[in-house]
Amino acid sequence: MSTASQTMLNQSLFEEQDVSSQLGFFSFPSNFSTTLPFVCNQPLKSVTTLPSSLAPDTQTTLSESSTLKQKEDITSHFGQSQLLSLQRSSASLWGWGDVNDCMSSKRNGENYLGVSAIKMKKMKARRKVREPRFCFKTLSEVDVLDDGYKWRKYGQKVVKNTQHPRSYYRCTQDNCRVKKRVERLAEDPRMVITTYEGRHIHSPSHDEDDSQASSQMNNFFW
DNA sequence: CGTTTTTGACCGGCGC
DNA sequence: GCGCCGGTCAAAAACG
Repeated sequence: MSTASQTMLNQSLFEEQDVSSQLGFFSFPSNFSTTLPFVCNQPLKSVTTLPSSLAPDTQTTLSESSTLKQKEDITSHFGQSQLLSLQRSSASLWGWGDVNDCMSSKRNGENYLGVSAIKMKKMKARRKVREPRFCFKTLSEVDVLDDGYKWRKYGQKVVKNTQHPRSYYRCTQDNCRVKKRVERLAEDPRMVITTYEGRHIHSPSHDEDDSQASSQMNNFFW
């Protein structure tokens, strides 16, 4: 990979990120208390929250310019303890720059044009992109929060030292590779951790019957 | 009968 | 190199 890619990497790691376009429109159950989104497996940069003191119809938008200040505010407001990140997941899996090396090292022989090679190429190509990731935790009875997008479950895994499985979802929209995973916090099973990865290439496709439901929900724009 | 979920297999990265 | 672990695949089952 070239230095241009490295530049991109650095930008994606260290620039403020506007996660509002990724989160879109969220509908939380009326009994949710606090959510605390933060960039996952990256330096803690983009942080915002929904203080429970906000009126239910308040719209909160996370802007690029205000996140650092917000972080300070939130840190002082909620205390540092709640800003612990989920570094325990394997961030190092998503390294850059070694895709071509991997491919060329396997190029000696038959599998360069073989079907398996193509398949491998696909997987590698998918892995090379380090999509923006962020996660947050929510006090919620239900595991999967309604975020306006349609998801298809493609896997479930029991991760070590946890009793609750982690579920893997992919956006059902064609050509949209956004993924999310949902798990319950080991230390507090009442908390749901939702991790998003990637950016939607489309707008949320809410079913058109949400006129009733919104009266029971607290709706937010991120 | 098309779509989604389930679930064991498989794969690659990482630590030892 | 080997085993563990997290993430994904894909066939079968379940669902509506």
